[in-house]
Amino acid sequence: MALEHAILVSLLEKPGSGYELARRFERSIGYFWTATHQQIYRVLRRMEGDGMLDVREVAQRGRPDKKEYSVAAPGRAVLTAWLHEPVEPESLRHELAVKIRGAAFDDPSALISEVERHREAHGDRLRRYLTGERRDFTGPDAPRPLDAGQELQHVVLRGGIAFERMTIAWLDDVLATLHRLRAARSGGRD
Amino acid sequence: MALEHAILVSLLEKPGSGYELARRFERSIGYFWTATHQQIYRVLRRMEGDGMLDVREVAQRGRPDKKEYSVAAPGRAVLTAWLHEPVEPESLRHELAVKIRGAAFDDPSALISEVERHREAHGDRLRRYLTGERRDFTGPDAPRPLDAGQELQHVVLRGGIAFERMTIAWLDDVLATLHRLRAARSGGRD
DNA sequence: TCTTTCTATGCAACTTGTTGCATAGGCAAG
DNA sequence: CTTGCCTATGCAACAAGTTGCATAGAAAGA
Repeated sequence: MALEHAILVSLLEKPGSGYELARRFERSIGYFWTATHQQIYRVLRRMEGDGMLDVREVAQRGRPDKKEYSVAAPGRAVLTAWLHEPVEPESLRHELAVKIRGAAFDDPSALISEVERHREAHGDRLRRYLTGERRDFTGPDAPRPLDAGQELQHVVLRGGIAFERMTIAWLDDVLATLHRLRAARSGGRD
Repeated sequence: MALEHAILVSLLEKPGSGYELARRFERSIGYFWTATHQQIYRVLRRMEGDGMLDVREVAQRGRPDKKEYSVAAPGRAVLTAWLHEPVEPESLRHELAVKIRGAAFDDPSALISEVERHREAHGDRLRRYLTGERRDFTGPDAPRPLDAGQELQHVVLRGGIAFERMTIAWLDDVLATLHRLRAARSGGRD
């Protein structure tokens, strides 16, 4: 269960509420793991019940109270144990690729606008990542020198950036292919 | 439910049994979607019950009989409908990245062998993909010119290749970072 | 004042995916 | 003739993830 481990890492980086974790999973942690707030709340409760986390009720001004979670010793032990055991190299799961192969049984050019939409979304994500990189790691306001934790966060972010760049280049390849197929079909020549 | 759609695409490319599909999901379809045989058998039965698939009992020599599935008209309609509706751009899920960020709370250099193992696995996968590409698309035995279906299969494979290359380059970046952190820690200087 | 938005947490029902096990015929090696 | 491997299919139990809905305080704007 990797969500559990992602939560432990995030709470070690900074304690926070379920709501805050959910927002982190849309941002930094979201480079490599996603989760909905329902999933997060449920796992937090289970982890608290298992003694991995401590909770503290925090009263706030101008907002509802929140429960701030932090990692207890057993939680840290669970994370350490997991860090020392191997995980399987993962494979891609990409719905759009299923569609592209499926397009052979439909009109391939009907996919063009869908692929363009994905290209836009990945372009947006890349811009967000690059902004975050400048803010936290390479810009003038970034701490220097970076500590080990920041170096590791940076190399993970570089992975997210590389993934988005690769995906954008591939989607351009896909678009060129779809346009070529459309031209071949309408032009008559192969 | 994308597994359903991946199965429809695969069976349109070529009818086959659950066992054969499971093997395709370890190979070509596996570039972008994975599934275990249990999951495949269950979904096949459900799809057959829904009238999306036809089944044919095939007796074999020297092997157990098999059930060969093929796509029925309603299944094709389901696929077409799905191809015409948008899907959400997906995000990465990468356990190893969780570990890398978690390493800040443990000994980062303990991760080196794990990352090297992943690098090897991705290198193997890249070699398999490149072999398949030569065999089916770019080598002297490949059909020429390629038809639309083959062009689309090729562009999806190029995506798999690009993903593996990107991942390998990133893992090299990760390894360099881990080595740098180890040197900084043991050398005393930052 | 009313609606919308943001913060904050949660339940219930459902779907999807994983793990472990079981069965069974045929083949090949020892 | 036994052990292990490959083809082939499946059940049962469980874990993980999604979807839809509900609640509630406070702020902001119309």
